Amino acid sequence: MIIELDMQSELPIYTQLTNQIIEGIASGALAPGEALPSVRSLASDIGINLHTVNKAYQLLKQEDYIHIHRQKGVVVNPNGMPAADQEFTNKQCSQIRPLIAEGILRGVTLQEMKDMMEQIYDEIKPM
Amino acid sequence: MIIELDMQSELPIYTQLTNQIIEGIASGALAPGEALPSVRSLASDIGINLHTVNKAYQLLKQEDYIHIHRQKGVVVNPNGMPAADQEFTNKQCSQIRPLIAEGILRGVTLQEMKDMMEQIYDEIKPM
Amino acid sequence: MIIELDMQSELPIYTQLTNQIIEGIASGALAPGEALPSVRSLASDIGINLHTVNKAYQLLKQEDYIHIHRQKGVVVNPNGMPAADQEFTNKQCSQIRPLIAEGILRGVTLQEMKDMMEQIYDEIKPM
Amino acid sequence: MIIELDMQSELPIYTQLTNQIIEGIASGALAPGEALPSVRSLASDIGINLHTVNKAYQLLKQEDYIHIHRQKGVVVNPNGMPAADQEFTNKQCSQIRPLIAEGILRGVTLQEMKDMMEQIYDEIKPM
DNA sequence: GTGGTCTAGACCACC
DNA sequence: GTGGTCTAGACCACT
Repeated sequence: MIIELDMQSELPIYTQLTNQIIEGIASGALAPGEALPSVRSLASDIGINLHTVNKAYQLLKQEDYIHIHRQKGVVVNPNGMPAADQEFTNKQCSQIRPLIAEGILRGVTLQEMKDMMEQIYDEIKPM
Repeated sequence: MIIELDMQSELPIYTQLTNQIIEGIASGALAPGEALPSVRSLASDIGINLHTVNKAYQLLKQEDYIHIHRQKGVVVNPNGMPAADQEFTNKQCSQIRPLIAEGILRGVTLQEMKDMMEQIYDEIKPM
Repeated sequence: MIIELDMQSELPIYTQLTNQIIEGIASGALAPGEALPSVRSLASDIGINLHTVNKAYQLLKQEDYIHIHRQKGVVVNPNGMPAADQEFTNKQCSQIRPLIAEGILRGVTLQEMKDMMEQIYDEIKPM
Repeated sequence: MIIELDMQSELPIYTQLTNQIIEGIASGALAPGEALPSVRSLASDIGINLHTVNKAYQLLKQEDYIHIHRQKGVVVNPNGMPAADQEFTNKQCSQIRPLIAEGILRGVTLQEMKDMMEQIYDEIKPM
């Protein structure tokens, strides 16, 4: 899997990294049980500090998307991903809401938004 | 219009304020040409720092959503809102993409996402 | 409140710090809404790195025992502490179980264990 | 006796192993004088490293819970378990203290804690 | 001045 | 070799 980071971005590097790994899992590029690179090797590969990689991994672990074994390293949760719960849905809503508001403000129609969403969805999802 | 800020949120206050004003305009609660409170009065009303309000206003001005006159004060852009351009659409995409990815990862279907979007859209838009 | 750290201990410093703050809240020495020292000042006071203090604070925040505001600093959760839920009870059980087992092995009676627990309880709780 | 290890746990494997053997002795499943599997066979049985089993055994030997003979193999101390001394009690206290503190913080009463302790005690002890 | 982020470099526990 | 912990020092965003 290819990781692309924008060092000029306003988003913290660890957030970008987290997002990319999430997308990797969502797309099927990373299968449950599959191993991820070690903190150190990934850090050196993409030229960032190991703590930054570690922070991304810790966040993914917190969400139960990956497992971190002290010695064996890091693997995608072999039991599959946790289903969306109420908390998750609420967080999604609160994050997407301002985007929709600004879209409305600039004259984007509901249909156009749905189309954009569908396009991104299809881009990510393997099938 | 009522401004609700969550001082515990991870979002900077100026961002929350910006979002709320955008939603106010999108919903029609704030009409083009309508006056907004002065930096000073708004800051004092909601109990935050002058600079914070000012930063929010500057961001809105940058997007051409509002006009700031030295004497006449602050008004919603009387000529209406700028239409969505390519740059705007790109930004929207890059912001919504990780949300969709995480939704896919947790088993949310495209239809469910669209429904959520439609619900939020209807909540904001006056009709 | 006085913080005592044992740099020779097998417990990570941030764990010791976390425990001490928890005990401070439990004992009433730190009341809900009360401010805690800033990351930097506490670090310098007890002579450790600010990242170590930060890690302790982040853990307490994760449990909703404290709130961290970007600028205002750190305060004990003003709404009081979260009640014990199933997850918490399970964790407690799994942590206390090996201690009880070793106590049994060395001939400590149930009554003696309860007495020890009561003594510690009274030591901490203000009442 | 059945050994159950959680490879995902934050606890080192040797600690889990140590705990399980201690609980085995405490419960009477392992009687004084009874033989334990050799380092080699236990390691192969549960699929872990030799060194890990060895470390667990060394710790148990240090506490005088087991004896390790070069030829005869490993046995539960035939003279019975050492009684709780001051050092042991102190260690127990310092380990249980943060658990009690967090319980208090989350509103667990002394009685509830004692009940939990009694329940675990009865679970382990044969009666 | 506050916390957030990132880097660099070190030692340790575990297996 | 793996992740866990700790330190030191830097810059930034926010108020």
